[in-house]
Amino acid sequence: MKTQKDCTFRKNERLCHKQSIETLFKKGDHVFLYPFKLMFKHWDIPSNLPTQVVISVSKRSFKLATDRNLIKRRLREIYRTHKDLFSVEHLAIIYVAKEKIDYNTLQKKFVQVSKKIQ
RNA sequence: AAUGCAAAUGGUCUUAUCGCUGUGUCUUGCGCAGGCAAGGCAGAGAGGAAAGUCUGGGCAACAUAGAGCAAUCUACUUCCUAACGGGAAGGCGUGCAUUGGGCGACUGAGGCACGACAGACAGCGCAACAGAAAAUAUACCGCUAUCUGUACUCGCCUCUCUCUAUUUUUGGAGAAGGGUUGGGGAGAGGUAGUAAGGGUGAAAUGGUGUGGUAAAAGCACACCGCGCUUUGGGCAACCAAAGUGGCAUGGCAAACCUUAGAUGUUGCAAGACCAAAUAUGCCUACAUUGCCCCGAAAGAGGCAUAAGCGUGGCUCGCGUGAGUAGGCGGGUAGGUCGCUACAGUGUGUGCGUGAGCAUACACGCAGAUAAAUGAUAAGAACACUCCAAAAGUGGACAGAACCCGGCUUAUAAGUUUGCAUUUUUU
RNA sequence: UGUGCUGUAGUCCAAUGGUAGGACGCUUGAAUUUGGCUCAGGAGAUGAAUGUUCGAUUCAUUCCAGCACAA
Repeated sequence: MKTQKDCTFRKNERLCHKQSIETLFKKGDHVFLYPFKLMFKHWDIPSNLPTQVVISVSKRSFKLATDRNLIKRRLREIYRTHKDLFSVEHLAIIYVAKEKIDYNTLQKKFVQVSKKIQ
């Protein structure tokens, strides 16, 4: 059962370090399931630190900043509620689709992707 | 009334749960401390354009005696403003439709819309094609007068031939040829007068009417338009009236240019501060095996390996192997400040035609940094499904990134105004 | 976020304000047994809108698209 503490999304759960992002994209593994593409990197040494996440929506697919913000906020909300499905060091969630998808279907797809990683 | 177009206005609200970012406050933990972390409570959290980056400033760093040139920008007038290429009011012009005056050229009135609206007798350029001619006022065609006078023609003179009348001289008629300083004269040429006409072009050297003339022409007159002068009105742009000039030198300056005015450069990735790891420089202290070279010394460089360390169960082997510690300096990753309290917002009053200005009271209203404003649920208002109810569906353009003033562009429903069309009634 | 630059046929480039041109490509025909080469034709464009001008690829303004630079 999820407690309130499990559904947070604080600063230390976001991947902000530039060099870590570069290594993630160069050396990390990836899984594809429409409309997502996930890049991830497993722990070198097991630790209790939280998983760090990047969420990305391409400017080529969505020209308007409003649309990009909306999708990123939905993805962040989904990750927040389902983050116990992942236990990796770094994770990048890239949104590949060219059109907006509503919240509930996104949620279903996201659960499917998370099973693929494990 | 409906529909369409254009402009202005407008830019939904409330509650709950979970979550995110700041602020204030309290508690706990860590730390000598500055503070850091976690949690509780309170309260806040995208726009009218946040957009385009077209402009004007603030702010910051650098530069800077003063002046000039160059470059770029602006351009009716007067105001507003911190400033502006923005805005207000006024002037003038253009277009549209309406309605008047005049034979006509043309012109009056109010309405709506638009205007980068200084200067083209300072200079220097440009105008394809067409057209006689494209900027100089003339050439060309044409028109008129006059002169020359060819072909031709009408006359006159002379000679020859034929016919005819007559005795002859001679007369008459006809034909052909020659002459002519007679008249007319197509076409042609010269001189003079003209610019009415030339219909092409985007643009053609004032226009309409009358007189006038050989033909014409502002040549003259009347009117219209235009220029100049004076007077009056207006802060000014400019306007009105009177007089006068016979028209006196078009267009393009979003061609160069002239005149007047303005502009130092770069932009918060500006700039200021703190500062790990690694490397290097300097200083201090301690340590420093051997050999070679340089040196007076301090010391500097090279070669070798002992101890030690790594690999490995151990030995050999291989790699490493002369410095260590502390401090200072610039400074990278990263962080902090700059950063949101002011040309601030709302309401009222006064002044001003207006843009605005003054003043009183109240309010505190985002501050992120791979970048917060989301998700779910319920309800209200609005719109649509011809009307009502129920039920269902729907929400335009669009996301702060140092901050303000403008401009431009995008924009659903509703509301207001204007225009057009259709229908109905009077 | 800021600062600059560029838009011409399918592609690469030209063009003093005066009929938008060239090369390659495409296409039609000729020639060839057929294809290529060759020869003769043809189609095809100024990013969009508004303005200045008699007349805009060119001048001006506003949009649209693309590119570059600045940690």
